[in-house]
Amino acid sequence: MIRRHPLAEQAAEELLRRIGSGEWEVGAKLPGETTLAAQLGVGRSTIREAVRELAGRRVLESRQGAGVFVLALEASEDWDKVLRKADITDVLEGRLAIETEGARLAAARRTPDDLKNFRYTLADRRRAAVSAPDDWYIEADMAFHRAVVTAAHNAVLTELFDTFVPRIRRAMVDMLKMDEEHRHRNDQAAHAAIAEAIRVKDADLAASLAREHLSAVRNSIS
Amino acid sequence: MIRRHPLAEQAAEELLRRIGSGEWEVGAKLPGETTLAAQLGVGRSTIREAVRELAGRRVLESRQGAGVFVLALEASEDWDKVLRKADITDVLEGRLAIETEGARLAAARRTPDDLKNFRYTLADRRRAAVSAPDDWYIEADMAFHRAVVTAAHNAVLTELFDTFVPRIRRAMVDMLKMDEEHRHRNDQAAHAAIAEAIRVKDADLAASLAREHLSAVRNSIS
DNA sequence: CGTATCAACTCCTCAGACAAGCTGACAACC
DNA sequence: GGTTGTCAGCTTGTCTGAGGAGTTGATACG
Repeated sequence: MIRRHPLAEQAAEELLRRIGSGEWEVGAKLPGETTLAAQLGVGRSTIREAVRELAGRRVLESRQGAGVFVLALEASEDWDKVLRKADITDVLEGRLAIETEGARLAAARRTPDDLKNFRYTLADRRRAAVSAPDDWYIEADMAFHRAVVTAAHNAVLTELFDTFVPRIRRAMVDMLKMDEEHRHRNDQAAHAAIAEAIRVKDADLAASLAREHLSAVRNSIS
Repeated sequence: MIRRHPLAEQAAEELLRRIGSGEWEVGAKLPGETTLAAQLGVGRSTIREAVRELAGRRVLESRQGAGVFVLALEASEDWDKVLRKADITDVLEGRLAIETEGARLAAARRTPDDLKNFRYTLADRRRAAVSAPDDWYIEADMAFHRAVVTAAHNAVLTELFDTFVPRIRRAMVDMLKMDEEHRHRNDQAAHAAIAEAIRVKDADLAASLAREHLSAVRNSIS
């Protein structure tokens, strides 16, 4: 089944191509709507919709009375898309980088609230590991790992983790299907050990435990 | 009433708000253009531009003859924006996470081409450290660090690093202005040590050297 | 030289018309 | 009964013409 793209989308792609090819610098002004419409052989409203689409992607900006200006030479990478296309091992190694550093910082910065959060999410995870459906268990597992990263009190690391979550979730679904002996469900102790290392503020131990656990997860997939 | 934003943008914001509030599920079909136009009290072409903008942000998708459908409940986080708003220390800690893990993996996976890349970028950096203007020096420094991450042969880590680059570049400009004694320019040895650790495949050493260097950079700012 | 005015240009919004595509209902057929 | 064909009524897609509103730079004036 072929899907023909609307003219407006084609026009947006064409503009993006021209911008990327260096026809206009960043900050440069594009020709007027009527001129562009004539150049591409489409109506004015079509050009307007193409510009709107690129404005939504932060490539163009239109200012009434002044013109349409270039904000960036290409669409900023859509991270959801990058993660969807990437090898799952690459994604898990990225997660490993975020989470080991998160565990290390958490050991230095965790608050009493963070520790309480560990207790709750660990208990949830223990219950879910026994007999809950896969998706419940995955949510409980992710909630604990997120608690670790949150305890680092670093907005960038937290955002990074949240960006990775959907992709990791899907990978875990596949992983659990192949994991007949429920090895993953049985490593509750490894999770508790990470939380304990953070509690006693042993940064190196917390980091290496996190690394160990996540390396095991990565190796179980590839 | 002062309208700072065009109607089409306001309409897009309103739709985004409604979607985020749960008025429509993912995959649900929005009311027709004419209905929406009447609801928001604007013309049909205005609604079309609003929809087009949200389509550019991967929130909506319109199919001719069928309708407009919800792809996601909110705009995917724009990472450039997140990094611009974030504390610079948070950003540098994110970079530290990426780069220490990158150095560790590089020690295991570096190819002869990677080593050649280290030699070139290190030599550039040494020359630039002596007397080049700040922006030249910064480019040379970033080129070496990027070479390290590239040697990890992990697409996700490389993309992450590239996302961070613009924000880090700006921070370095400020840092160098305050760095009267050119301490940063004088740590060529630290960079060479990282490259050497990767060359001899000492993963732990490479990681800890990278951590040490980047911690120093972070501390010099805060 | 500094300022005010203004004309030409730009994007913004609306309305109307028709084309193109999808969907579900219904009739015809096997 | 189950399948297929047809079609009316919906949807989005595109174009055009008109007028509104904001910006910019040239020009005239004090």
